[in-house]
Amino acid sequence: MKYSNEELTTELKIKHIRLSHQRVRILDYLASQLNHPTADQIHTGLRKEIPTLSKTTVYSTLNALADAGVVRVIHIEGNETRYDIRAEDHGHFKCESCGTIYDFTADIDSLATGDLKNFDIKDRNLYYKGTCPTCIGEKI
Amino acid sequence: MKYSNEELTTELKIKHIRLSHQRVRILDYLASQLNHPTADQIHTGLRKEIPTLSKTTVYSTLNALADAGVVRVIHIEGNETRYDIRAEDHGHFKCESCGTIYDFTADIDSLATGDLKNFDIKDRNLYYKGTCPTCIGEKI
DNA sequence: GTTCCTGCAAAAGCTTTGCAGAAGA
DNA sequence: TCTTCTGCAAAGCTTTTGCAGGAAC
Repeated sequence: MKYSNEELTTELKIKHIRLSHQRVRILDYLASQLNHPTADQIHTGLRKEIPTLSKTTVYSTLNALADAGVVRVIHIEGNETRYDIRAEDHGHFKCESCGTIYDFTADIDSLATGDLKNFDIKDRNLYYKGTCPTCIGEKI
Repeated sequence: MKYSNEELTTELKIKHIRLSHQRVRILDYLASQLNHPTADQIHTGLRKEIPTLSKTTVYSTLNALADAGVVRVIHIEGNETRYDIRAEDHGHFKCESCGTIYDFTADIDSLATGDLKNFDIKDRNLYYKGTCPTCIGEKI
């Protein structure tokens, strides 16, 4: 969600989260890839530079960072948890043909939701599924 | 999603899905409960009347019905898959305190999503999380 | 010196698969 | 009769937990 160093360090101090070598790398990976990786993809991707990195650490890091609001958890598909570090409000579109996940801007806050008048909304997620232009083109 | 008998039987015939005794009961359960049960909850709930019902059947039925577009799959939380049979477009709010899932009306179609101009959107899901009024009241 | 983190191994939980017998069309 | 469905057992996956050693502050 946010990755400015100031906000980040402040938020982490409050939650008593230490920025170990592994955690910095996981954050860097998320910030550089922007393709909503799964825990497994992060693990595989980072093993090249950190051969000893364990999946346990990847999971515990992602859970801690999600808890602190530093990363966003994506559950667009039930059998896979993905992670995102983008700040702005946006939706996620998953192409059912190629599996790619696209970000799209959407003003979710402007949605009329009168039913939720007295609800305290902390997190909003918008998930679309279908076929992306590339895959539509290949079908013709 | 839809549960008018005409549409239902038509849709099922196209997909070669047979309406066995077990499947009718699962559909009835979804239509009567409307509380977005998990596969496990459906299984437990129906075992009273159908003691031999297996989880395999529940899963295969739900997959078949979701595939046919008869039920809607809800992935608001990663570790649980829930099912819904309501027709109208609506979002889901999960209270992080009591776990209850509330439906709310939301005109998702009206959302401006210029980024997805050439995308074929087949499914739209809106998930909110936070605290419901009941739990907010209890905290005070 | 505390507190938190890492990583191995094991466990837990949900969902799928293989298969033989049963049921539906 | 042919196709699909059921339910048992087993397997497959992702994620969590327990714990001892190590690192951070």
